[in-house]
Amino acid sequence: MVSRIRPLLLQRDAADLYDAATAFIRIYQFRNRDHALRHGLTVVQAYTLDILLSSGGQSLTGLALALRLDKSTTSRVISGMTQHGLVEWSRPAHDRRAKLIVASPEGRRRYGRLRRAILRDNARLLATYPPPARQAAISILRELVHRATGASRAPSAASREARRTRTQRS
Amino acid sequence: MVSRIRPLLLQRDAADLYDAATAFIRIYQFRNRDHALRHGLTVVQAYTLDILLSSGGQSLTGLALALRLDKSTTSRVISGMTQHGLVEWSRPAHDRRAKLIVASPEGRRRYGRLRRAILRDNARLLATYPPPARQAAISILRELVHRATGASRAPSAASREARRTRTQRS
DNA sequence: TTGTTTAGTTGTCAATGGCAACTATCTTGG
DNA sequence: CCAAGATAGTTGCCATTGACAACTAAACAA
Repeated sequence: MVSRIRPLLLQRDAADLYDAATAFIRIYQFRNRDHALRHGLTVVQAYTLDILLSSGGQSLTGLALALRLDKSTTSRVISGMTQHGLVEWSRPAHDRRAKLIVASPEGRRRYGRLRRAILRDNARLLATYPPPARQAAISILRELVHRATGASRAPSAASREARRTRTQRS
Repeated sequence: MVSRIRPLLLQRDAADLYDAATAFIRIYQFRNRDHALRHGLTVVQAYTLDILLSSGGQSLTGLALALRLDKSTTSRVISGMTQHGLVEWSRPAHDRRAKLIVASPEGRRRYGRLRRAILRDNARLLATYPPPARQAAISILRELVHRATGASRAPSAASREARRTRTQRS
C-alpha cells in the first residue's frame, strides 16, 4: 500500500521529535510551575487567569472546556480562586444559573507579574538567536500545535468539545 | 545592566514563544496522557519506564531526581508499579538500604507499545514536512531544551523561594 | 404545563505531590 | 572499634488535581 522506502528517515525523525518534545515539555512545565509558585499561583490558576484575561470572561462550562477539565474540578478550582481573591463572578441577567467569571484586580496583577517573569526568561533564552531563527522556531512550534490540534484526536467527547471552544476563543 | 535599546522585537518574540510553548505543552501533554491511559499506564508511569529503560536501572533517589519528584512520591509510584508488575527491584549487594529498580518485561512491553503509538502519531504529523524542515524543527526544540537546561537552572534557590512563598500564602 | 436540557455543585474515589518524621544502613572521625 | 552523622527509603499527613455520578436550580420546548 504505502511505499516501503518512506519510513526509515521519517521513523527516525518521529523518534527524535518524541524525545525532544518530551524533554521540552518537562523542562518548561517545571519552569512554569516554579514561576507560578513564586508568584503565588498554581499552574492551573495561572492557566485559568490566562484564559479569563485573554477572553475577557468565561462561564464555568466554557472554562472547563478550555482547561480540558471536568466541570466539577473547574468548579472547585474557581471556588478556591474566589476565596483567594483571584477571580470574581456574577450571574448574567439572561441566565441566572450561569456564572460569568472574570479575573479580579489581584488576579490580574499576579498573572501580569508571572507573565512578565516568564517573558524575561524567554527573552534571555532567545536573545542570542538571530531574529529570523527565533521566528522560525516559533512558527514551527505553532505549526506543530496546529497540526496536532487538527489531526491526532482520537476524540473523546471532551476533546472534541475542547477543540471547538478553543478555536472559537482565538 | 543591559542595553536600554533591548529590542521590542525580542520582547515580541519572547511573548510569541510563551504563547506557542504554552499551547504546545498543553496539546502534547493531553495527547500523551490519552495515549498512556489507552495503554494502561499513567503519565508518571510512562516517564518512569522511559527513564528506567534508557538508563538500564535506577535507584529510587536517582529516579526521583530524574522525575523531579519528591522521594516520597517516587517511593509510592514505584510501590504502585511494583504491585502492577511494571517494575522489579533488588537490593544491590554493596548497599542493602538501596533499591535497584528496573522495568519488568510487562513494563517494557507496555512502554514499547505506547512509544510506538506516539511515534506513529508523530510520523503522521511530520510526514508532509520536507525532511530538512523536520530536522530543523527538531533541532530547534533540542536547542531550546539545551538552553533552558543550562540557563535557567537556579533549582535550589528557585525551589526554596517557591516553598517560602507558598507557605506564607494564606 | 410538564418534560427535557443545561449550568453548576457536591460526594466519593484515586492519583499526584510536598514536607516532616521515622527506620535501617552505611561511613567517618576519634 | 564505635559513636555521630550522612544516606536510602518508607510512612503519616495534608492539599490539589482529576474523573464520574448524583444532585439542584433554572431555562427551554412541546
